[in-house]
Amino acid sequence: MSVATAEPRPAPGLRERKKARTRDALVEAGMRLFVERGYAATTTEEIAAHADVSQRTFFRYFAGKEDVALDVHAGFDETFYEAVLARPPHEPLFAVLRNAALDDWARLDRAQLNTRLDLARILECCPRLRAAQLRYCLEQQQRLVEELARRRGTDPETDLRPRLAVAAFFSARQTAHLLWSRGEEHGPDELGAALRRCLDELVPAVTEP
Amino acid sequence: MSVATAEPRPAPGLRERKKARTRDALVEAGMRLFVERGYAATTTEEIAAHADVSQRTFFRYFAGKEDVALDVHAGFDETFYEAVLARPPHEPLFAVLRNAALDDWARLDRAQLNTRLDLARILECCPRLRAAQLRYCLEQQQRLVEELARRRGTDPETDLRPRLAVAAFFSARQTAHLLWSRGEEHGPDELGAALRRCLDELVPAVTEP
DNA sequence: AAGATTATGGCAGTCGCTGACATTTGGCAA
DNA sequence: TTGCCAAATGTCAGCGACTGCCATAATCTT
Repeated sequence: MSVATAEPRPAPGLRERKKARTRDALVEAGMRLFVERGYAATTTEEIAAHADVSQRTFFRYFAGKEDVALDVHAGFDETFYEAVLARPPHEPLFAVLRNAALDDWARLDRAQLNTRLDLARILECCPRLRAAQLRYCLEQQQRLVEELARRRGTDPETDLRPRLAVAAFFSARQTAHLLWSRGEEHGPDELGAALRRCLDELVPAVTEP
Repeated sequence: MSVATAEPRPAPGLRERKKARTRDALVEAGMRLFVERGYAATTTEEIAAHADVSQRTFFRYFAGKEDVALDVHAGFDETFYEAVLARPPHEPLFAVLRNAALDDWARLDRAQLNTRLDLARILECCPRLRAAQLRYCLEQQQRLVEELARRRGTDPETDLRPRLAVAAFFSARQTAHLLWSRGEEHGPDELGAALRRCLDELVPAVTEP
């Protein structure tokens, strides 16, 4: 209610800032080690050591080793979700997702692109981590389903279309990422092309005679 | 080439039969314990003990605790895959998957249905296991993609439609299973209805204006 | 500056999982 | 049957992920 409750933006206090720095340090150290020597070959103790904390503290910031990589993934999902919220209100179901994905892609800078590629490579060669990511995506889907249902004014438990559209969209987007990371070139244009191709071929793929 | 090479069906020898029995015992013990006391609360040593083998032997049959549950899942996927192979050769992409799923469902007996429900319940309350299952499904998809591409006479790396159709199908089927296991009634009719509903709503969900 | 909170470290312990080595068991031929 | 080979199993030691417990140190409050 009060005006001054203030989100933790301006001066969250020393403690909060320190926590944020520790968390960032852990993610950075983790990703660097994952890229350098592989996910499986990196221990949680090493990650903690590189961030100058104990292993015990590592597990106070992350529920598991997987969550370090998933944290990066979460950042990308956040910008996508915002892109969805920014789409015009009466756009058709699947178009919202398709266009939001392209909007989100258009804002990618080089650094984010490289991080995505790192993540894709780590995911590809570690089954356990890939499994964790798939589950994480399932959680993300729920948020989108609710938003899409809200736009249509329907109950997502009764009206299945938001759920089905989101699920189909995720699988197509995942296919696009797979093509891109497996391909020869890894520039932003190639990612955009893969996205368009997969999203636009999805409908014919399920409707063709 | 030879006629008598013989699949391991008639008399696989005592050794093979014993191995099969041990494997079955492990799966049975594992599933029973998972249902009774939960996946997380069941240790691999307990499973091994209930099957009268050492823990080390357990890990010679299964790469991980997850694989016990996934083994059951694999059985279901097998019958579905056979149903796909049995569909007429020139059926449209998505129709092959849809109809195969319904064919497969039509052959379900009560025991299999109960096992599916057990599995669904175990999966639902254990994030790690759910993650493993999602990854496993991803592997299964590859097999289907290749079969569908073979039918069309295309290369699955170039022609994306088989891959996209399979991915969309899996997400719809998964939604159906979710609805069914969360629903009130868990008879075969409810599962069939959920399947039909999800598969038939998928196309409108991605094409609606 | 004292006291209440909260973050951190250290330690012991459980569990999933693996490599190495010895032992047993089934398959097969002499 | 006997004896040999290969495969299956058990035992043991050990690593790494992860957690609970308690003491300590850093921040926040008044």
